[in-house]
Amino acid sequence: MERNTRQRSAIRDAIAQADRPLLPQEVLDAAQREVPGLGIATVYRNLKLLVEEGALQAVNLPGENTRFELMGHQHHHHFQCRQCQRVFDVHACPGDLSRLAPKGFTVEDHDLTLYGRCSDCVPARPGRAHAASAEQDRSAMRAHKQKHR
Amino acid sequence: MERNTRQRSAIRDAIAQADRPLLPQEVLDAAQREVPGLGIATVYRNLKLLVEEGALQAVNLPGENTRFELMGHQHHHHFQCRQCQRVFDVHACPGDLSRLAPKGFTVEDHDLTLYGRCSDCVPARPGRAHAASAEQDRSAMRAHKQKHR
DNA sequence: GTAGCTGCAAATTCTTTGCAGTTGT
DNA sequence: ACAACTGCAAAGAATTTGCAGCTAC
Repeated sequence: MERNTRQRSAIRDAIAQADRPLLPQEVLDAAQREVPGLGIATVYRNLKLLVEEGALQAVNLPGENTRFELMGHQHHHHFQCRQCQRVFDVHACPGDLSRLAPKGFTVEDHDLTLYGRCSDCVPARPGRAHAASAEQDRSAMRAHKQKHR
Repeated sequence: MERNTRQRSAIRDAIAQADRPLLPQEVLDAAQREVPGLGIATVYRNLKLLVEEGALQAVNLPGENTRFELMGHQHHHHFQCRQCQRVFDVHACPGDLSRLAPKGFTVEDHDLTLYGRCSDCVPARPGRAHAASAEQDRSAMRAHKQKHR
């Protein structure tokens, strides 16, 4: 039977209150505000558990680590901002794409990722970057991007 | 100045002779037939080098490790078979998708991945899987999938 | 001759797992 | 009580890097 621990609630809340898919490290940062001693292993264990029980959904973008969001919206896609690296939901879909596949191939599903600038990072001025949430997230991403350098 | 080593040629050839994007480990396996002592670090170093010089193209699919293919076809997409896990090029594109983005967002590009069955793994009979190349690749993928278990 | 390259081993990053102690029910 | 859970540290997998020796040019 599954228990209701402070840690699990904090993790679920962190994701529920975010308006976009979060990285495990971002979940940890957010959840630690409520449970300071929280460890990253517990975050990973709970993310896996919550996905299995259908509460969360894993979001995989090309070349990115897995993010997590609330299960809910069925089929949808994602948009990644090339400036702040954040990922947003896109509740639209191009529809049936089976016509694109090679002959003899059967298409069952598809993944689509759009790239560009989010509304906080307008393309006009590259040096802008003021919106609080965007700036906050950029630092998280900077830390994240240090991998393999 | 860049040199022309046996190792680099073997790596480039391995990718040139494949009909689909290869994982670094698959490149190593193929290139070692020509240069037995070849190490994985050399493969990674050359893949990065060849991408930078424009000879190769990195192929990132959601939740998959980076694969590599010859640069050539500009904008194209990919198809992954859910049975044999192999990835194939799709030389078609749904076209402009900016209409799908939220208001205030600017779309500059997109990535599309189709999922289903390739012509070697017909959906009719799940227990089939005979084609030699498919079987060969499946074992490579099995080894690959051992990660994090 | 020497700068670029290679193989090996060690380091890094992300994720998972073993274990001993803690806690929800 | 006791099984589920947690934090920590160690293990694993993919990728990168330091280094001493090799090799193309």
